Amino acid sequence: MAVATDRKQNHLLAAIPAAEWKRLSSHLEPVDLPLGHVLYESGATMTDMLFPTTSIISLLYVMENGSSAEIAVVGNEGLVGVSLFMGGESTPSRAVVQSAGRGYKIQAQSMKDEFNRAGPVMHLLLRYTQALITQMAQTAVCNRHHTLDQQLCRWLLLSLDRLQGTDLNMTQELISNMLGVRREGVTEAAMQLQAAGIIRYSRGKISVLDRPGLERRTCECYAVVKKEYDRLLPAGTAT
Amino acid sequence: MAVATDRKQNHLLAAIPAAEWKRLSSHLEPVDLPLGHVLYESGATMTDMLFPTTSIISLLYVMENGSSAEIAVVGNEGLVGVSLFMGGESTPSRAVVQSAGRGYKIQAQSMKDEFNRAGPVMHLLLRYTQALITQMAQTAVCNRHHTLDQQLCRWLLLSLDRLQGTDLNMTQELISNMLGVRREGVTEAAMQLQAAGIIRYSRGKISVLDRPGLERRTCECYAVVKKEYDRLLPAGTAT
DNA sequence: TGCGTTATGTTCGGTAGCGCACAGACGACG
DNA sequence: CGTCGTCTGTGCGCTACCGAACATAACGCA
Repeated sequence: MAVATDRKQNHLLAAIPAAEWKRLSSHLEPVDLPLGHVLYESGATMTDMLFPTTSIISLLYVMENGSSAEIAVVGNEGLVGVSLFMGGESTPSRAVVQSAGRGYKIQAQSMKDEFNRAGPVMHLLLRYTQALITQMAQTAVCNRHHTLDQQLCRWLLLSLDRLQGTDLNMTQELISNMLGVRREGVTEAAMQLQAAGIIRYSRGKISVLDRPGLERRTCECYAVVKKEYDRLLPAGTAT
Repeated sequence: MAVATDRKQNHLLAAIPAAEWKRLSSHLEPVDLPLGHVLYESGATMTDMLFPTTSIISLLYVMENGSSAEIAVVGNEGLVGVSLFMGGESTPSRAVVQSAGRGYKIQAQSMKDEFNRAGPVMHLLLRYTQALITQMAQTAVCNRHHTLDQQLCRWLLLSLDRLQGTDLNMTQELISNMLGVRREGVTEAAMQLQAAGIIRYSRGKISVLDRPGLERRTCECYAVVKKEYDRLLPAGTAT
């Protein structure tokens, strides 16, 4: 029972109707996701999908010269591995645990079977995928036009939305890798936010003190993505 | 007969098996797409999908302040309107004709009906969508890390791949809007390419003289996207 | 043939972010 | 309690790109 409610911490799992849930639930397996763990390497064939509950996963592209850029972020609102049911079995990006926590994985085949029934689960997954597409598109726009400060705010908000509470566990170095910028740039931007009383941080611990303040400082990209997730996906059943 | 082969200029249409084609083909309607025509406005409900044949369509996001950035480009290899079958009915981006030409449109409902049969057409469309996702993701990366010169090369190559021949019809102003940069920046980059003997251009007409030269100058992003399209989609039946 | 429009080229100062080198500073752990 | 590694702060010169204002050049149409 405790396990069952726990699974529902992932909003997609929570939205699966009873009949389908009966088929799927036995295939779900809890996993522990330590910070930095690589779930999935660029171009590799996926063997299973992951539904994060208390963790956050970054999808990022690593360039030939080693620098990287985040493409999208996935938390308890979504799943990692859309290319499995989209038909490609792989994608040219890497999935890394950005915030340690837990989740549920399921064998690729079990999920594909359910998907191919073309029922409510399929439509749910496709709608999630469209939300993910919006996030990627907006990331492209944001990378083109907005300042590091704005992007940091957006990124903090996206992370915050995917966790409970107001604290984040991540160093500036890690953030800089995700945003694809210099670590020093993150330091400067973070200092400004701290000076403004919006966040407090120290050695990898960030506390958000004034969330509305973040929202005021970020670019329109955050709101566009948020709105699209809210529109496309079942109301975020907290817990 | 002439009409039938014409439709097959779009690779997705060409890849639809006979049985499904029989159902769909009568719903296809040829359309003329003049430069700059807005097929679809951000947030609007889609009424039909488009399969370009000799045109190129840009998906772009227009910011509150009026500047814009291209998210992806669609030509005879794809279709405009994936959100229809993904379930969202709309997306927060605009679709604009970037290179005049023709295409085939189909009523939203006809295509959705076919999609919901969960047969080969569905899988084809989903694979295309995954390729499109890769293009968007790579656009984000490219915007973050690569120079204007490299991006211009990438963009020319993507456009070239979606048309026959080696000539493009587009002003530097238009290109700058797509890339989300200053027009003057495009001028400078284009001058360099011309000086290097790679392109020749004048008042909105660009001739690519040395395609391998472009490929040498562009960033890895072009190859990543190209490879993924080739992998996911039926071999590009020329004609 | 001339005129207006549209496309392209040039210049200039300003700035965001980079790469690098190094300096403090906090905390974990022996 | 000291030491070491990790995390954060600072200063420097440099480059790519921006924004704006303006100069030239091609074409299209009267």
